[in-house]
Amino acid sequence: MTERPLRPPMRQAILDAAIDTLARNPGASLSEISSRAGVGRASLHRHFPSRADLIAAASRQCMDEINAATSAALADAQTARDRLSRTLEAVVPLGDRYHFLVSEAVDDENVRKRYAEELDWLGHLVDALKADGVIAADAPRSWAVANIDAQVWLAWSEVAAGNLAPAHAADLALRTLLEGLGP
Amino acid sequence: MTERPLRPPMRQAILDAAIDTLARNPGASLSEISSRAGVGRASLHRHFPSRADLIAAASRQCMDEINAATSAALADAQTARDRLSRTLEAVVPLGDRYHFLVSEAVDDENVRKRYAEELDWLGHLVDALKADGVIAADAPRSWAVANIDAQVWLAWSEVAAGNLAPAHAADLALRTLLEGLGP
DNA sequence: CTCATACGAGACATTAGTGTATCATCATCC
DNA sequence: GGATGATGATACACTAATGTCTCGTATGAG
Repeated sequence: MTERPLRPPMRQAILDAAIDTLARNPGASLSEISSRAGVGRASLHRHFPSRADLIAAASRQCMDEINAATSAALADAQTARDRLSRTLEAVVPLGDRYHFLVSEAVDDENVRKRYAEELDWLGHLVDALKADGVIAADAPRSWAVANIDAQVWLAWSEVAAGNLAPAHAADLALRTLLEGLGP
Repeated sequence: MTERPLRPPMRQAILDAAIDTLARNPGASLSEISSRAGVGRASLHRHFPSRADLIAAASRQCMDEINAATSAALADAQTARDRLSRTLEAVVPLGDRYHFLVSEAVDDENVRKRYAEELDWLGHLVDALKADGVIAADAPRSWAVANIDAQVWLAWSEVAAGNLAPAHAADLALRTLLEGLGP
């Protein structure tokens, strides 16, 4: 029995509702978000004074979750192929978080910087995959990176739609990438 | 020399501006659209009384363009693989049109019906590709269809971003699909 | 040339979303 | 039990977008 507060932390509930709602509909109103979170709109404004504040905080939340999941998954990955595989397994279940970052144009400088680092990391992974002969040397880097992004979102969508099991989806995404971009 | 009117038909200019603007930013205002079309906002309302009317008309326009391009491209396609290849070549340059249909939630019943038919056609193409052994028999149908959709949008994005030439992009998309979903 | 039509510009009312402030209520802490 | 603090509900002002209307102007047809 951990000593968690009896009332669920409201801030977290609002952030979760915001990510969930805005990932589906970037134009959703604050009323929609607050009611989905089960709180009044005034309380939302107490924790996040403006809409921009809420979106920035939600972006940081998404970034933190994704970083935590990937760094844990990458702990014992040896080859570049392993890193790709582990990354997909870790990120596909967070596909809504990931999509939120892509769809919301964040004006928070810090978030933008961390997102750019993430993309850069993916680019290096692609380079390593090429060096290992896992994907074709003549595949344009931007094409490979864009495909990884797309397969993550695709796999998550299929899971969310109930068409595939999470593990199966990540597997299909990995296979599609390895074969589709392969030499 | 066809007997085209000297002034470009305004209705068409508005539709083009709407598709172009809304594909990039679904929340764009009617002012943005009308000024991009080079017309007054009042004129926009003369042709399309409400925002919903404009979006419905733009959706029909996109559907018509895509249908025209694909039916022409499919005229002499023999195998299922040919049909996929021709479809990609025809639709990738219309990627913004395609994306508009996906991103705007159209409430026009007619448009929704035609879009469903389009998806259904893709499903049958996937079945034919499986029967021909071009793609794996155990690839989930929804996965294959979603991948075709995604590769079209991906290829167009890369072209629009200036990263790839149109022909190259369509080729990469075809290759990624055939190998990625292959047996 | 004259008329009809369509246009751009601008004024206007209406609506939806946002952000602030107030107040009563309820749980928690002392 | 009483004080403190967070919450929900509500009211309010402000803004942006939407849709309607009018008017002066230009363009093309007759």
